[in-house]
Amino acid sequence: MRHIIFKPKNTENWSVALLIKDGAFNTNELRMNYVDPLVKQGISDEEIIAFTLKYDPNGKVTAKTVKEYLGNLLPALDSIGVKSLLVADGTYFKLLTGSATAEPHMGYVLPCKVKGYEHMNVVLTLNYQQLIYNPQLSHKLDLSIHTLATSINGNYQAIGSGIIHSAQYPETVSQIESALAHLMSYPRLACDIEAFSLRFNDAGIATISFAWDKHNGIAFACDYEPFSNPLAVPGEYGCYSTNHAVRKLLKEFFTKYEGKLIFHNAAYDVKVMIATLWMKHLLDTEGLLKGLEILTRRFHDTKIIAYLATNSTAGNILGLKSLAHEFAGNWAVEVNDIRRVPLKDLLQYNLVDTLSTNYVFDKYYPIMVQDNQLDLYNGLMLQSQKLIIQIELTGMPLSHIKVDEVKTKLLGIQRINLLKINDSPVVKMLNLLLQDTAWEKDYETRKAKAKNPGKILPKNREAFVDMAFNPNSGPQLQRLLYEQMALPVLDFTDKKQPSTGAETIEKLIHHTQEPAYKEILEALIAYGKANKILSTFIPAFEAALVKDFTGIAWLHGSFNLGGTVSGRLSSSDPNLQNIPANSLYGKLIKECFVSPPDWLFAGADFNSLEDYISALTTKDPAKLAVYEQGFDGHCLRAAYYFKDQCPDIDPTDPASVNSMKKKYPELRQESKAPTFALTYQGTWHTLVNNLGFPEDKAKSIEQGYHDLYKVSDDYVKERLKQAAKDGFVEVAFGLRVRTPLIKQVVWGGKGMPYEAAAEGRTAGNALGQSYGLLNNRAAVEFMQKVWASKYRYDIKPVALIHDAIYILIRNDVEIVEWANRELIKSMQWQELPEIQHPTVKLGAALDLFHPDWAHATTLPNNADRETILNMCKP
DNA sequence: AAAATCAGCGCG
DNA sequence: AAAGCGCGCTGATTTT
Repeated sequence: MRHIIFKPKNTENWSVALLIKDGAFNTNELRMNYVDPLVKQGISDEEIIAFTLKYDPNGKVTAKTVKEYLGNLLPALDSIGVKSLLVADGTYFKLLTGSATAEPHMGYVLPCKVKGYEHMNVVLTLNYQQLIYNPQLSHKLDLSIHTLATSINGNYQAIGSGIIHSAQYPETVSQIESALAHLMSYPRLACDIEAFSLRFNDAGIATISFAWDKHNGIAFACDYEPFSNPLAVPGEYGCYSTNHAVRKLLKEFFTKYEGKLIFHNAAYDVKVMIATLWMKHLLDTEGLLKGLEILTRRFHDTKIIAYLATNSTAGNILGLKSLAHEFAGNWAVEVNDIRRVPLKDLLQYNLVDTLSTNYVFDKYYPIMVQDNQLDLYNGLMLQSQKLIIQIELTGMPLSHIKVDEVKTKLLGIQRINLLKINDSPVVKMLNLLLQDTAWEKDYETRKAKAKNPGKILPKNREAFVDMAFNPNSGPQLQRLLYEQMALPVLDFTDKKQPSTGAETIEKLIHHTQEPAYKEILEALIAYGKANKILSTFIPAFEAALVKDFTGIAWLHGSFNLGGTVSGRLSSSDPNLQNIPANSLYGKLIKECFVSPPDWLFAGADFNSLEDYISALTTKDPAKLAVYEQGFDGHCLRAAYYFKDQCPDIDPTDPASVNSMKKKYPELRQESKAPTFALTYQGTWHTLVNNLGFPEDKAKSIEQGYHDLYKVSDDYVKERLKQAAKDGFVEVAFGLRVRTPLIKQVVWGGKGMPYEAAAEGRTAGNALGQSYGLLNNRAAVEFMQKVWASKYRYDIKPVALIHDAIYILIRNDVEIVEWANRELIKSMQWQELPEIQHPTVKLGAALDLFHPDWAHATTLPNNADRETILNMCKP
């Protein structure tokens, strides 16, 4: 236990104690980050003392350690008169205050809950060391200092109190009608709904709120009907009851309202409102587009605004509650089921949400403008959000029958391999040991919990005979591989545990001569692959919606704008961007996605988008040469990596280089894996560790790679050097990626910390990946053409997967011809200045999936109807 | 019983 | 000394 005092004095009395990790115990830093700011707010530095907090050897801290340490610390603090604790650690804060969470209590003063010390106040603060990694957190530090200072000075107000200046909660239909009429006059309204489910098909509009600024608004119920009898359902206060009258008013309101609507993540609220107010049934494209047009005519999205204003390699937190925390405080714990919330409370939560939305708008919009992100926001981002709403409402077409078949097949594979595993003597042996362990552990834990450990007896050993090896368990696999089978430990996890993943097991197959062991290892891999599909994908597919009698199930996921550093979309619930494609069961899974009756499921991938982008943006002759002079990329790299082994090849002559395909096929093949590693800033270490190359070979390949691609290396280096100066890089479409860490180092300097290098890799990665925005742009442009055409109900977007666009086209050759021409044209767009080139052109081709995603017919660009018909003949 | 963490793995 | 990245999801295990 160490301490620091900040101003010598005669008495041994301090009223404020700062508690912080040992590693951060630096007088100057503490003074700068905590003491001086407190002094500025009227707290005397004579009153402040700092103490270290104890951690476990692994750098973390368990509840046990905290309790032990507090047992010593609190009496010491009490003896010197401490009344207020400023705690820079979440775990200690939780134990001191008895709260389950730390973060949401930032900005609040909590009483100490430890017995005998209830007279102390506890305020959570940040460890200043975090600011190096994410300077945007500094507002939290400010908030905590302000909280402590006001609590001592007697003018503390909990954050969030007093934010509602005026609120109306109209109840009857006519009250709601006149409230909505009144709203017409506001040029801007934040809007938010509370719903019964996260799924749009059974969400409904429970309540809705509108707010014209961050202090004033209204909220009222729609489909939430409060129980008149409080005992109707225990624990619930209301139910879902379709309110036709209010829905009608809402629909009219949205249709007539001419101001701007502000949502926080429009993809959810607008999606639910369209499904609830406009769509007659789940396949009603006409209703969908009508609602979409109306609700996205003029709208803002504060999630996108906050993303553009803060996007950084340090990660993005874009939840409304986090973004508005310092304004609204910890106002409503996550509500899982709104039926469990009384209407009065629910309406107030809903209102605070819209007030917060306005707060976030006011706070981040100017930053977004200041940082030159406005054009990107008004253009590509808002338009993408609109498109995403149609995509999410449409879903991807699945065959339930096929899903069942695949499931049965994989269950069979899983079972066979599990039998092989369980039949082996070594696993049978392990089972006995696992049973012993479980038996012992049970005995130990019961003894540990008991008041009278001496009286506890071990259970009957028989009680554990059912305990059997689980191939999904990492620790059990460790025992099997490294204890029972005594195989060498080749790889370690991040936490330095022996790895048990498929890649490691694959290597282990070559480290044993025992055929029986090889067989078990192969069975483990096979089991794992089947299990992955059965646990991750099949359940999601089975939950898909059946909307009519065509036998098609529709798989609806979310596509999230702002989900990535690079501007790419992410996808969730379920993730539609990681559906198996080219792996072992890719084909099988893709057979589940089918063309619905009268429709064609289709999709277009950009031709190796990242390669083209890298060549175009860096203008690296070696990369451009592949497209300009017809070099085979793999041959070219092989010629550089292995120049000693192919002295007859002239690396400047395309014909000579390409002859390697026949002359040195093994060199060409061998070049692929290291290229993959090196492309993303891997080093010779990576080649040694991942590919098992000897050091000298790894080094010479690394050298060859960097000789070949010197220009693009320099380009990336230059961009990162600039990032170190500016604190950000501008990637595709001007998207800003902030790089707080590398701003603080001399880029490429000797003492550059590991973390800064990692951030450099992240930023470099984002640079390339950000051109995935071309995919969004193409899809937006294409769908705008569709919406304006006579085919608006005949072409539907269903998914965006990084560099591919998936759609449904009504099965009509005229429409297919049009879609092929227009979609590809949009994907060929190349107007960004940094990617323009006279001859090297981006491209794509449309695949028709018939009968399913695993069976593609690729249409030539601009194919005419006859060609299309001929290609589609059975 | 619920939350948090870790390992592992699907995609690009 | 450390050395591809970034997404999201599941199951096992640990912690509270």
